[in-house]
Amino acid sequence: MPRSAKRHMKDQIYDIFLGRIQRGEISHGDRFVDTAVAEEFNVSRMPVRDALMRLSHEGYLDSTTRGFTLPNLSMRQICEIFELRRLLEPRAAALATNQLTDEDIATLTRAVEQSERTLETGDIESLYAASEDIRRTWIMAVPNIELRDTILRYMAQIQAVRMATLRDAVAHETLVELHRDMLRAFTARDAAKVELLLLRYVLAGEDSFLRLKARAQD
Amino acid sequence: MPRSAKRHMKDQIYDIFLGRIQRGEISHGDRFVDTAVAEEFNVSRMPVRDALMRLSHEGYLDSTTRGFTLPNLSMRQICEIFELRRLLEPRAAALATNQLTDEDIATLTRAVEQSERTLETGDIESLYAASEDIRRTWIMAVPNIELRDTILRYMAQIQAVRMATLRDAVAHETLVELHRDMLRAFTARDAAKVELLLLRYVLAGEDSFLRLKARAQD
DNA sequence: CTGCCAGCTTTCGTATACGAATTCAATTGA
DNA sequence: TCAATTGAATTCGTATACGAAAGCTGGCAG
Repeated sequence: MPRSAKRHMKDQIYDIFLGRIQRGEISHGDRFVDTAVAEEFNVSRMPVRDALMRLSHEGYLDSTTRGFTLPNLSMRQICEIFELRRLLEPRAAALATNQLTDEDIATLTRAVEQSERTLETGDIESLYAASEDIRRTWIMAVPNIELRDTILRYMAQIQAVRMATLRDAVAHETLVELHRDMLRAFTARDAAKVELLLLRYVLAGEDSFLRLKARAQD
Repeated sequence: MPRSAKRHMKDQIYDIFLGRIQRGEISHGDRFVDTAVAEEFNVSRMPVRDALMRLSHEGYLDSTTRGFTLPNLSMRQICEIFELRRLLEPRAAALATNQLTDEDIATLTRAVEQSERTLETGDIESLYAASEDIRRTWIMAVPNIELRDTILRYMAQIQAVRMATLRDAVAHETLVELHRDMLRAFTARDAAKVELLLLRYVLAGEDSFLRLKARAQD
């Protein structure tokens, strides 16, 4: 029997898995099979199936003939998503600029401080966490919900790529610098500057990715 | 028993309904209930349910407590989607410019001629059809698949809005003029001009929509 | 005549079952 | 030793069933 549940089981399971995916708690070897997950949750296959199929239709998972796994993005798809990011994120962040609350600014400030500290510690995990905090904060302030959802849809998919690009030492300093500048622009409510910085930010990520890719080919 | 089917029933049903929605064959009063549709296809509820739920998660349908219907877009959502269109479509069309085949150009030429003829006949249905042909042709030539899918995702949703805005007599001449210019720019492979024209095109649609809305409030 | 409550109907979510397709593995043959 | 084939196990898609929740309807009370 399902545990006490106000909302439907399938939605709960969907949320749980989406959260795990977005927080990067799932690695590329993992495989999800409805029957196994169902047993874990003490429900039948059906709600699990609904949740996993929905996630795979949304691109968060890949439906293979042997369970669901994280999707393996092709080089082409990654480049295409970078193009989408260049088109959407600068404008989205600019729109978010005037919506940020004082609390949001405080969150950003803390995250940027955390980001700066990694220059000395070299703690990439911490840099990633800070980077995600910054991103999450401004994205959630984007007033255009359709735009926000569109961005969120592809972000989960390329999250592994972002994690990898943060290991690009060449860009570390540039990245922290950009974080600092973004905070300044957000705080000054300078939407035009935010827009430009976001474009730089995406481009920096793209550069790192291409650099990594080139190095991997050696 | 299901009829002979190579692909899965749920996918076939999904495709059938998606096509109907995209072609505007479904009106706002219609209500779909899995059991009824299942009977129509001679299958059980499950594949129908899968298809309808998928469509509703993708925004093509609204899942009410009493069946699935076309979603009623709020004013806010429509405006938000116009903003997305301004961001994506100019660039997408520019990317498509160099991908158009001679056959595509021929299709565009025919569609634009059809569009021009409506200036005299006043046949709005025909204008809509021509407009859809033009749009479908260049969208299908967009080489960035992620970008293309993102555009297709919201187009089905605001299709009713587009149909309505075409009835805006003020814009009729402007629209045909834009069609003509777009054809010229596509044929000349002038991506920069295409980009600008698409922005104008989206803005013209937005103007028409706002004008209609203002008139409706009287 | 009108508003409210109870039972009925519809619809959905979930459980369970079964056949088909696919993968894995083991045995067999070269 | 290695490849091929066949049988077993896994997993998916679909069918059917049942309980619960959300409208609808009709009767009853004011």
